Amino acid sequence: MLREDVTDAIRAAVFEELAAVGFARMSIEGIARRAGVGKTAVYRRWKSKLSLVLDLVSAFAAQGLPAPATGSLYGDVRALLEVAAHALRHPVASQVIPDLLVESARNPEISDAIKAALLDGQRGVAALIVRDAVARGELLESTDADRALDVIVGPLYWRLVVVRSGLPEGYLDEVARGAVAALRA
Amino acid sequence: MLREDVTDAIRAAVFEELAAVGFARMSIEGIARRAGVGKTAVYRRWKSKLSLVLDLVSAFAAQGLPAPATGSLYGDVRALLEVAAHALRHPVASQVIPDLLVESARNPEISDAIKAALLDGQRGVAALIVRDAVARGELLESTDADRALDVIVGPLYWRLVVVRSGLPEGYLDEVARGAVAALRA
DNA sequence: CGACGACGGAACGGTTGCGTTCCGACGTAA
DNA sequence: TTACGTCGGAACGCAACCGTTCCGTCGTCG
Repeated sequence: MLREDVTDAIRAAVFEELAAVGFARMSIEGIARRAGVGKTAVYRRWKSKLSLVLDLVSAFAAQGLPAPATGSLYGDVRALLEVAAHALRHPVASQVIPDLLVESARNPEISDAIKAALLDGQRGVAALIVRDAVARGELLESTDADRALDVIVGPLYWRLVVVRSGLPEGYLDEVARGAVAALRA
Repeated sequence: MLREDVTDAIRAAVFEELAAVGFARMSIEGIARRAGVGKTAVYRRWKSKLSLVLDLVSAFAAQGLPAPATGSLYGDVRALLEVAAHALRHPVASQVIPDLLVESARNPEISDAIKAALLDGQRGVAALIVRDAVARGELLESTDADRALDVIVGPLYWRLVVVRSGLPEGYLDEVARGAVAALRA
């Protein structure tokens, strides 16, 4: 029987190593070292660096994403932004997510895992938000849910991950208001 | 005297290598191999992988960014989007830029170079667009240029680099219209 | 209590890249 | 023609990591 505390230590070490040096530079020796564990313990569980990361990302996907239903388009958008900002402000996540996204451009397996873990969930939430708003008469039926997601999450991602400047007071409110206006246009 | 054709071959090879394997995995041996050049020729010019990349990025920065002045906010936004989309659709650029952005989170020198080469230019353009629009009465004086840039470029970056789906017909028009509406809100 | 299996640790041979040092060939400028 | 400097190429010793194998130890089942 594999010891679960060792498994957990390895999983945690992978996250830390991923954040510290990135997928490309990450080594199994480094993971074992950080976890305070023998290399054998790692190889006994996973056959490669890739399967280790795929396993972690998939576990993340299983969590699912709560769909906001506040009763108004603005409320839903604002709630989605809140969740996204919360995730992207975690120092580990804000390092790991873009790193894996870049890697996924070169590795179809990572790409699939990321899509399933993050993007598909967000697409689904966006689709629900748009559907409800259309039912309420807040948006036209022709509104494209994917473009809605772009308009809602894009500015936040750009600021937090690309430009890497902070979130000023009231920024999420402004972006939410702007996104609603953009979708109505 | 260093031969210029050799220098150019190395520069080109760095770009290709950067796009193919990313900064983290890129090696000087690999660059020399790709350029069809001895390792010595590389070390005679640059002292490390980092200085090689910094040199290239800085050269890119020197180009500058044309500031649109179409006479309307929508026209300016649309023009800025056109330039950005053109850059991000180049397969090399769409691979290299996010890669260096991720790397810049770990390396202040890369971060500074990227800021100077890309972000500062875009911030300046956004500031000009906002200033003109305010003068025309299209926007309030209180409009924040940085947030404007987020709203304009964010959705495009999200779609082209993060989600990596294509640009549907008329997408740039819609985003431009949406961004203008968002800024007015 | 005895057998089993996972544990950390050390070592294996092999690969890759580092940064440096030589070499002989070539081209150019004095 | 001679002298110099760059060229590509090969080799250097060094370091890191690969994936595997073999230990002796320890905890847990049966």
